[in-house]
Amino acid sequence: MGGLSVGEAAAKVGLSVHTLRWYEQEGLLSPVGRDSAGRRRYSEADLDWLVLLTRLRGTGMPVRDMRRYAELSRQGDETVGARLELFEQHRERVLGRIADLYRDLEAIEYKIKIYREAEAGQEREAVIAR
Amino acid sequence: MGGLSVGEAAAKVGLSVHTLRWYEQEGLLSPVGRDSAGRRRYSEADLDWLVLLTRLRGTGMPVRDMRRYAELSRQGDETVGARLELFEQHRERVLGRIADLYRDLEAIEYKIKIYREAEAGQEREAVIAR
DNA sequence: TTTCCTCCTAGAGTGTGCTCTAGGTCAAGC
DNA sequence: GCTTGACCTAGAGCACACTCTAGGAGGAAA
Repeated sequence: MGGLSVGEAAAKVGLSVHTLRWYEQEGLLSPVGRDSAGRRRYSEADLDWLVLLTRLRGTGMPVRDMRRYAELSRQGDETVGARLELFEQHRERVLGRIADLYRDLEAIEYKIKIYREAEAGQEREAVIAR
Repeated sequence: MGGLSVGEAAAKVGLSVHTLRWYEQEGLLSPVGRDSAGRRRYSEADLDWLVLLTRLRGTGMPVRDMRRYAELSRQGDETVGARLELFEQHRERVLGRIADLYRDLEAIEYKIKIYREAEAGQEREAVIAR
């Protein structure tokens, strides 16, 4: 009946089957339900949670912090404050990362400018030498 | 005489002494000049190059690509086109990364909103229960 | 019923980018 | 002249996040 197999879930959330099992083992997601043969069945809630995990990983949250977040979530409503704090801190880190990327991007764009000018110069010389 | 020691250079560019020697060993920078006792002396040009490398690493360029860039640079002017291409590709990757970060940040901000509302709800209940 | 596919667990292996250790040299200050 | 501290090389070790392997079980299609 209900739920996706590990292979289907992996395809749906864009993680490997190995990674899905590893995330579970690492406590990043609560133990997934099993069918009569002991095979994992991923519910909609499991999938939603996995998608959130991929967003957190995508923004560079360490596995350690994701585990902490998962533990807090399992503990229920009284950890909402801690979870809020965790996300707000992470938000700041992500914004900082974006700012750093824009800053370092400037050095790259400067180089692109220099190399474009150098290329144009070489072409001019080639024309003159012709 | 001229040039900074490895310790001074490390302090200046914000990398460890170990990393500086490792970068050189990996071909990310041309062999640094030595004093009479065989100790490295970093020139201004070495430092500029190291700063550029930190920008590239900061934007997530793999060491492999930095090595390729260093090799191209050592080969002289005829590789300007290849270097331009390398930087333009890297620029696209960085812009893509920034876009991904903004996209995934939305999930985080949505969660922050939810948790703020949940916290406000708990406070209201506490007031009523008082 | 045989074959095939997907699944299971436990644990080993991998790629990346450093980071550290061991064992030693050298120059400078006391 | 002796100690101290920064430096040297070669190579081992480490943190992180997977990724893969071995060995086996179960179900379903031919």
